[in-house]
Amino acid sequence: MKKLSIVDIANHLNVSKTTISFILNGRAQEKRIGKELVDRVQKFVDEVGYKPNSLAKSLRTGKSNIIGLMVEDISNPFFAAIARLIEDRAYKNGYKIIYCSTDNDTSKTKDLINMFRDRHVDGYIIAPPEGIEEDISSLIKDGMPVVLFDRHLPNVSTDYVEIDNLFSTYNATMHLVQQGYKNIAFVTFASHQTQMQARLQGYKDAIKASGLKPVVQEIVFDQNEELIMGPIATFLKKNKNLDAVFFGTNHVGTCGLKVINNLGLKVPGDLALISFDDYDVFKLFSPPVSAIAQPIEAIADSVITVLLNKLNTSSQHISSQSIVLKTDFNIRGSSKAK
Amino acid sequence: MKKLSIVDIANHLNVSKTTISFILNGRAQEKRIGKELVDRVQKFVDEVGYKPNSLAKSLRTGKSNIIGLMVEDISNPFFAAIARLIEDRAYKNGYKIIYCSTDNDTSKTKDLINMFRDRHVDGYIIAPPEGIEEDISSLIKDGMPVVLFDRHLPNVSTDYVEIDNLFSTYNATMHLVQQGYKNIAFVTFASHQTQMQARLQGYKDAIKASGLKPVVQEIVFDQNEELIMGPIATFLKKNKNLDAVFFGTNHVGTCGLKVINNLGLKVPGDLALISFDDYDVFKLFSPPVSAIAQPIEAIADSVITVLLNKLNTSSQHISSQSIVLKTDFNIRGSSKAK
DNA sequence: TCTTTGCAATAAATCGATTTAATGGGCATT
DNA sequence: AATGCCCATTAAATCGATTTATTGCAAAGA
Repeated sequence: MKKLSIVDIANHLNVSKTTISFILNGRAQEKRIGKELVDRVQKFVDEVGYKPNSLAKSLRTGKSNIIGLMVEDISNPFFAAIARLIEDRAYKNGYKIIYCSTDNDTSKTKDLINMFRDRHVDGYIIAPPEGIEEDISSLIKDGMPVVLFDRHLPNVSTDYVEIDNLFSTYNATMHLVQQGYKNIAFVTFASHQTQMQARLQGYKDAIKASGLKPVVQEIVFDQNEELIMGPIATFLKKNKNLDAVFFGTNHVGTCGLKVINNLGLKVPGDLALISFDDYDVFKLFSPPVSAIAQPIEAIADSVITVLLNKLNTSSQHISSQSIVLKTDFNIRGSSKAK
Repeated sequence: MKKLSIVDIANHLNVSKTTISFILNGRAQEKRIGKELVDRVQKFVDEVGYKPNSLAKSLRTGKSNIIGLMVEDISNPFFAAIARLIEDRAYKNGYKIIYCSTDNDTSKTKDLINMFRDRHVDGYIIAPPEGIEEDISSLIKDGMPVVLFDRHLPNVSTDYVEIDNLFSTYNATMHLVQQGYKNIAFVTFASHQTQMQARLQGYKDAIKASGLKPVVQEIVFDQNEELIMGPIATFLKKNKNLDAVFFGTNHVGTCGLKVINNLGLKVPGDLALISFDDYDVFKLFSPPVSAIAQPIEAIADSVITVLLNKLNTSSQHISSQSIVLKTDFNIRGSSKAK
């Protein structure tokens, strides 16, 4: 039993396919199609379970009802959670999601954008890597709805959703200072991305305001965890005077914990810890690690709301909007008793 | 600058679009198209960066080069990792992935299957929930390539990839027994899925073979972690005599660790632990938790290999194949010193 | 010279929808 | 009676590709 097409339906009911199309697209009233005929068509369509071929539909209308979602790494719990929520919201609004991981790799991301374009996605949700400004601009210039999240591109005016990175690290660093820590290091990925720069700046501002000396260690990102843990271990071994470490992302934080475990350091006895992003690992570490929790639901909600807005209002008049959300600082573990 | 179509190319070169199509699909030689013309077309196509409209192509050919991937929950690290690897492998073979989470919800899964059908995906990779037998059978009956993974459906003959669940839990349970534990509980999700049943059976077999008494606690799955932790807490409080607990999945395991942390139990002093699935949380818990690690790369590789095979050989003659992979048992933490 | 064969390229059909423009019949107006 | 208008429906064009069937021409064979 092969799939029915609109022609089959039309033939079977001795009606033109135009009429069928109008009825199925809710334009029966507008086109003044007889109520009795509408019912007859509707009944038969339901009966045989006819569904229009979405490819043909997309080809004709130019709309695919698909949203392209590009995250840094779908296996990172932060992005996985976001993706999951966006997926849910999108489905509820009749959109499907195609997603993929950029690995922060510019050329891979370019390919993926082309792939999405190719597939005629209706809108884009992107956590952009560096060096992708032109491609994003080109998308926007061509009228594609684009929403960035987690970070933005300073020279591209788009809608974006992110969190208050600078205040988050500033605040958390200050917390350490107030607890009496004097040698606080910031370990992060080497990156020019806005969110990473803001986090670093928040740390630096707090340290400066407290009259302390900043100690920053930048790690080069790599798929291979060993290559992340190595430099962290070297850094920790070289700086024995540290009494606190602030990790800039959940990934650095997780690797950092592994290093600390390997080295047999005590937390927070030898070292107090804070990580950006919250994560089961931080809750379950002994003692639990304080963390800056991103409002995942709010991020997902904002992203999808902004995008759906752009999709529904074809008006180009609305200038781009940026949403900055607050984070939660989850303080854990025994307080310092120095 | 709107997008070019094949007609634009044809007009610009004063050649028929048929010829363009043949050349672009590598059928120039077969169709004996002049080498000089081929070069001219190729050059122009490269120059303007023309890419055929994939929707139109799919509509005509019936192939979409998209694979539908349905996991239980994309935010579960196990599935996220698998998805990630499958995505990579698929891209390398010219296929894109659409994925989504079933939540083990039968009716949601039915909808998703319909959505995939609707979108004309070329093949399906599914971690099937219970009660979906008919829909899967119907897919197969219609000649769609389907590969199941993580579990299979006993009454449906499909290709599937899974691990040796029964042996894995048997083996790990035996390890506990050999270390002298006498009261070993198995905490798992209430589920009739093959992998969960096999894991349970492996535990039971080992307990029986050792002359011990099985203690099984089944938890009803829920999105809300509190509703998982509650029953685990109740269970642990009621069974103070336990000296070891075996968690049936990473999710139960993680929730279990949270409960244990909340209750202030010492591991492995008060309680020895093993969990199915490996995960950063287990490595970083103090002391680290032993875990059964699934061979994620091998699973992803097998799944995609089997599916690509089915996609490329249209022959229906090959009966379905099932692949069962071995797991690793990562023993961690101090040995029992009872 | 007339037919056959081979070659190189193309016209037209097709996939399955949406959308624009057209149709024919009934009724009211002048 | 001729014209215009409304109504309900439909024929045909369109989206952008692939694929089948066809064409015109030159060379070869009868």
